[in-house]
Amino acid sequence: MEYLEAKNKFISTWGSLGSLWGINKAMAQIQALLFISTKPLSMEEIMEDLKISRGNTSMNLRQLMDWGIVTKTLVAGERKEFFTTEKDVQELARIVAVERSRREIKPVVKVLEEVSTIKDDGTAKTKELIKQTKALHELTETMDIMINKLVNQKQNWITKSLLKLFK
Amino acid sequence: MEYLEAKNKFISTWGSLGSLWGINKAMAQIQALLFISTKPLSMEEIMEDLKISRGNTSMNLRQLMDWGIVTKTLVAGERKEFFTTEKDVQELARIVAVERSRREIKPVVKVLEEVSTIKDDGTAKTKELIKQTKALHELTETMDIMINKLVNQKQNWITKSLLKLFK
DNA sequence: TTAAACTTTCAATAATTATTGAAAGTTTAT
DNA sequence: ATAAACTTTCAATAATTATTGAAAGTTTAA
Repeated sequence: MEYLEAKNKFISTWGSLGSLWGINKAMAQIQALLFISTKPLSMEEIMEDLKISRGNTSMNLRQLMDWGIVTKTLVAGERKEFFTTEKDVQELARIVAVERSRREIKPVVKVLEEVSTIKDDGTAKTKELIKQTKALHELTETMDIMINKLVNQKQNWITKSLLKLFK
Repeated sequence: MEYLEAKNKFISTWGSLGSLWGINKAMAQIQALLFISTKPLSMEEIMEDLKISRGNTSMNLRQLMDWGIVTKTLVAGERKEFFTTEKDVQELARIVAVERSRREIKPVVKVLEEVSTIKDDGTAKTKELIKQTKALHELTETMDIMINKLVNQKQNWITKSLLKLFK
């Protein structure tokens, strides 16, 4: 496999995997491109490489910056803006995990909490609703705590966690 | 909050959370409905309750069965089919984790493996591609191993894992 | 074996989500 | 102050994904 084939394969696979880490295709592809680039890239270069429009590139870069995955860098003597992504995979994974927890898990935990504390009117269906949402609330909260705990170990968190789990 | 409001809130929240566990809205809503039901439900009841078509219900029930989350149950003296979902949240989480690993993570690990083993032609960009995809390959594989390890503890896996991590 | 009761399939359509491109906005150099 | 270089915004459009509903298929009871 040649460089170009490998590069395209990587970008498209990573792009379609977007759903797994909760971002859209273009966002994931831009990040993938920056991830294997040897230097900061301009909007121009990104749009040309991925064959996407200027508007699309601009919007998705902005979202990547909102996630804290991509940053603007100044290149000496250049007017336009250049972009780089976090290059350390573990740090990348940390950021994604924390963001998803904040954006998606925490709001759900809140709703489950609300629903699971409605007044028990004594009917079987209310009892079941309370019981099941309570269980789900506990599970979701535990998982969220787990993720945040894992991820706050900073240095080498994945390896450390794996070791602990294997014991 | 009354039963009906709580029920609807639960179903719609769980539905929109579908993306987090990688299934579509109708699928998640059907599962949610079954999850808080005190008895097995027929297709008829599901379509009426969620206001979705027969075809949609049929297809999504099938998918839920493919995932191993929902099962057909026979109800004595009834001709039509009835459905139930796994009621234990921990078992539910296990099934979802294992399925996502199989369906999404493993194929990506394979591509990363392929890409990261291309021939090093000595150029900087090839070196960077190899280095970064190798790191991603390792990370993804480690996480996949972690998930499968966690999840195979069967009984009370979440609590057990949490304890280990806190030590 | 037939017909009623039920489920599945799938082409058509609707709903949602992503993308474009050009106009408006901003920054910088002179 | 102005114009060139660049970025952002957003209404229009395209692409994707979900949903419908009716026809075809299956099962069961008599």
